[in-house]
Amino acid sequence: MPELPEVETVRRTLQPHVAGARVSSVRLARADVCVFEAGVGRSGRPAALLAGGRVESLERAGKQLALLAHDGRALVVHLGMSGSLRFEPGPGPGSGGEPPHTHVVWSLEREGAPAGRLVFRDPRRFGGVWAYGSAERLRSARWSALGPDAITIDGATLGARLGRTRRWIKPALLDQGVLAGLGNIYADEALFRAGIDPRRRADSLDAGACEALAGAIRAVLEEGVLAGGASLRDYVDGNGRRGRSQERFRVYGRGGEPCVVCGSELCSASIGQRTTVWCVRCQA
DNA sequence: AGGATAGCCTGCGGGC
DNA sequence: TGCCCGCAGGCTATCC
Repeated sequence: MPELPEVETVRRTLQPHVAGARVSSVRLARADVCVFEAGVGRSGRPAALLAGGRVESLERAGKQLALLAHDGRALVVHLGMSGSLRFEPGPGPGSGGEPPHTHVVWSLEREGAPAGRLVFRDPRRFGGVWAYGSAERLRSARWSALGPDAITIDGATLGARLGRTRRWIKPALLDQGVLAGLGNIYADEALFRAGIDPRRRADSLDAGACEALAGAIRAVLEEGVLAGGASLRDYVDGNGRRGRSQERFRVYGRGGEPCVVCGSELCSASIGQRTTVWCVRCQA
């Protein structure tokens, strides 16, 4: 569920707590949520998970969030479906211990004093943590497979990407190698705003349609970020707060309800194995 | 090699 | 009340 606006909101809310902090220790409660690049972790998994390092910055590419250490070490945290990455002040869990599905905990300090914890939880474990020896390795081995970031996509770039595939537009938009950051929710919202049928062939969009679609993608994502992300089920930001973007959805989750533009009943069907909601009249 | 498909995993809501 | 089933969905592996 966390798509680009949710991940960007997590990045922004974590930044002041985490950037500049030193990782005093790392607790890995569930090792199989972590993947270590070959050679990384030879000197211990905590070290690969930034133990002893200082967090320099948090970066985002599509739906992926990276913690970059001052010495070059790099981690990617992917929230998958149900993951959360939160900052929690204080030294540790209160009575009752750690909540379930707490997989990784980074203890932070500033100027030698404890400064809270960064906590990764993920009940369904579609997400995870990937460790790289350097930010360059992260980019070349992982982020190079991603398409351009969706929040800054322009019509010409989008058209070039879509022109290479004969798939339906909806599955193409969900392919992170085509465009990075859209998930099922914002893909439906963008197609609705652009007035494009989700079953239209990706390579059938002309320049005008690509321009309209790129603009719609940027608009829904920017509005999502402004609303602090969408809180469906588990999502919370880096401070544990819920977002409001879900209140703005025009088609997602509204199958059978009237179209907000023309009033006709919204259609819901599985397209590319994903539930898709659209207006057959507005998206011709 | 692009594209379709299965599988991963847990929580929750609906139906009986 | 309680159980079972289906669904949710990002991504990887696998097959065609």
